[in-house]
Amino acid sequence: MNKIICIVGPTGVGKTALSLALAKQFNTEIINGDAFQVYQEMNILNAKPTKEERRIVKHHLVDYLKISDSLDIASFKEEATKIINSLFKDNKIPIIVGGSGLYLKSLLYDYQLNDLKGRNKDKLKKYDNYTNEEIFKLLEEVDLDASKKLHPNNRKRVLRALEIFDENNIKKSDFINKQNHQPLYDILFIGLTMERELLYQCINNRVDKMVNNGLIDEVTTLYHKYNNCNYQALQAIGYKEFIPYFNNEINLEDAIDKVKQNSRRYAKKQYTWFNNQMEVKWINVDINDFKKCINEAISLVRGFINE
RNA sequence: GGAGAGGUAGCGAAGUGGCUAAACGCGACUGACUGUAACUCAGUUCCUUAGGGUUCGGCAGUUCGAAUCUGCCCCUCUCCA
Repeated sequence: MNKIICIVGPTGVGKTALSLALAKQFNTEIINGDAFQVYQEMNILNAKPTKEERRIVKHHLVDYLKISDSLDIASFKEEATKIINSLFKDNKIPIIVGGSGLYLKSLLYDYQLNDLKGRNKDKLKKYDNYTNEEIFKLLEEVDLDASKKLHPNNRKRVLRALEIFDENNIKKSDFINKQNHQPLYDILFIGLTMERELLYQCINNRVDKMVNNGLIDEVTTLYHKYNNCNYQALQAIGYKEFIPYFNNEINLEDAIDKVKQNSRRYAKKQYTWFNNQMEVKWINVDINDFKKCINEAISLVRGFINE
């Protein structure tokens, strides 16, 4: 099986720095696995690797969508898979870096998204007048197994399960059951971590740094341009918290605090994902000696390559 | 110095004799996750060896029973001097 390196971890631990070091060390390229670094016009708020960094190491799937575009998991998987295969041809080990758990898992496991039709919001409008409980009952009727895995309040997921049945004539539960739930490649998952308290400090500091590097300007430009739009990209942490500030509902300081808080929460949710959804080899980051972590990762990768 | 308001769990805030280890909100923690995922949703949140134990500023009282009533003390805020 072809080998792949996947670097995961919460926001702000240093995934980008590690991926650059590994890509240089093993002469390979990086595929972005982050749902927000794909967008143009956002650079600071999503902590995208710099142009310089991207010049030194080839990065794929960064900066390739417009704000108005919406990224979806199936097309991400399709694009990234093409790149993975072309790197294999060049005898390179792809390095996938990112914090978006579902995107990574769908890419690297046998999620057979192509078998399904894409989402169609308009067709779901017929359920607008139904309560959560009513929708849930409908799902119980067509796909009891799927309903058992969902909470009635989780309207979004209940609707999607219903949509799968409506549009594809297959139950979500059957669709999932026919998959193997195994990785498609020989993957080394390297996770970066540090003590929670410390990570939160790093996250807070990073937000302050973003502000010093022009976050407010970036966000202001976006706001003036896309204020009334409902794009997926505008859900980004680091943007959405400023909307009440632009609307004069909160002051700047509170908006920045909110960005910090949401970033911390995001980090926590990422841990839940990476701790429970994939087999991650964790490396503890020493913020005073990041090289140590790089070396540890390098020796992990060496062992992995020679297996 | 005088007048008033108030001190409840990490924070905000209900509760004004038993149904109260104490609503609700926030925060925090844990978990789920197959086409919006930086989304959406759920659970836990005084301590506990799970038998109980200790709480509503402090102390003392009233009562079968007190966060709730009484007395004194401490602290905070507003207004007047």
